Amino acid sequence: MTSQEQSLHYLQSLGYRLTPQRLLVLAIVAGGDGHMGVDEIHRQARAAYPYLDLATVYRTLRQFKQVGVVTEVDIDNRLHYELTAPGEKHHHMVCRACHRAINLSPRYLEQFRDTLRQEFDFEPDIEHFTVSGRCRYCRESTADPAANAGIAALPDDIDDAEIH
Amino acid sequence: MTSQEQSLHYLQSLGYRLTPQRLLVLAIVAGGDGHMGVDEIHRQARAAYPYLDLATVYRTLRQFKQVGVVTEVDIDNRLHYELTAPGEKHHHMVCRACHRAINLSPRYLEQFRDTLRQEFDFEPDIEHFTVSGRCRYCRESTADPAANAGIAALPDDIDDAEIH
DNA sequence: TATGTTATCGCAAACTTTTGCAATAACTGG
DNA sequence: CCAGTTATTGCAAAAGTTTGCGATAACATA
Repeated sequence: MTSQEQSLHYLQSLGYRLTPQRLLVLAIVAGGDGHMGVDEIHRQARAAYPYLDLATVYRTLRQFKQVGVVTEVDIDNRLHYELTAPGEKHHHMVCRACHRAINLSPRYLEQFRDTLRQEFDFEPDIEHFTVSGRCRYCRESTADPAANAGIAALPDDIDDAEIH
Repeated sequence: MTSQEQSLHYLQSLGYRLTPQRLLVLAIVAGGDGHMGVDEIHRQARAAYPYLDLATVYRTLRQFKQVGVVTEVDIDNRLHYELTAPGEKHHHMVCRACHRAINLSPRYLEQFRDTLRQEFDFEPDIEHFTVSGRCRYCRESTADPAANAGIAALPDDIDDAEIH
């Protein structure tokens, strides 16, 4: 039994129904390498099953995510999904310039999670986590003015002479 | 000179133009207590300036954020903004059940940022950071089945006997 | 296998956010 | 203070995502 079939039976055991649409979406996400955009999943799915609606794709993926079968990654304000690999779980660093997604081992977040639990009794959702920023390649190459933006750039005190 | 006026002159020094729309949006965000939804900002703004378009509000807030004047908080998939308080910068923990937003001191993320810089040469955007999860109140009260969802709930091995 | 229950689907419409474009208004230098 | 430059605006439309609803199909029970 493949791990996809396992996932499906697992879904079924949770009360979800096994529909051709779900089989299809899962197969496509499993077939792609790495994260896929919703539109791409929908396009591939429609090739096999033309009536499958985009709303169904969204709903299906949201459910898969809720159950942990897929992982959602926000890349440039668009939802992407990849199969959750139980053995090799990871987080993502997404570059805001080139939109590359770099994997990040969970151990980097464990201490952070423990602190939030202990100090605030807050249970963070960090089965998966996305942090945006600038990757090593874009840090070197671009001299983007937005790069150093953010509050850090705001001077604490503005000289009145400059104003007006 | 109020800190709002400072912000405005600062914007001007960066090449941004001082328009009544920007003054208005800034005044409203500064007037509200804590984070405000875009629609609420728009509604209040239109009371004073009926032609102000929603697109302008979005654009204005995005720019304010880029420059560090306001902080963006994603609450339940909707954008919210609050004035960036230079002295008391903070991150947010947003409860996925009640949507409460709890402030988090920056020191909790400093070590994480340093690690990402050193090990991956990745500069994370953590002037502001939002982590979702379940707050202390919702952890006690609700017995939400989705609460314990996520990959952690997926058994590593499913007994074949249960399947079928 | 037939029947009832209800999760799921497709469709259409809503909602949130972004973008293109021509007209306008804010700043600049004279 | 005036004219030129160009950032910004309002409007309309697109893009991405979610939601309501009646019809359908998946599962459970007998």
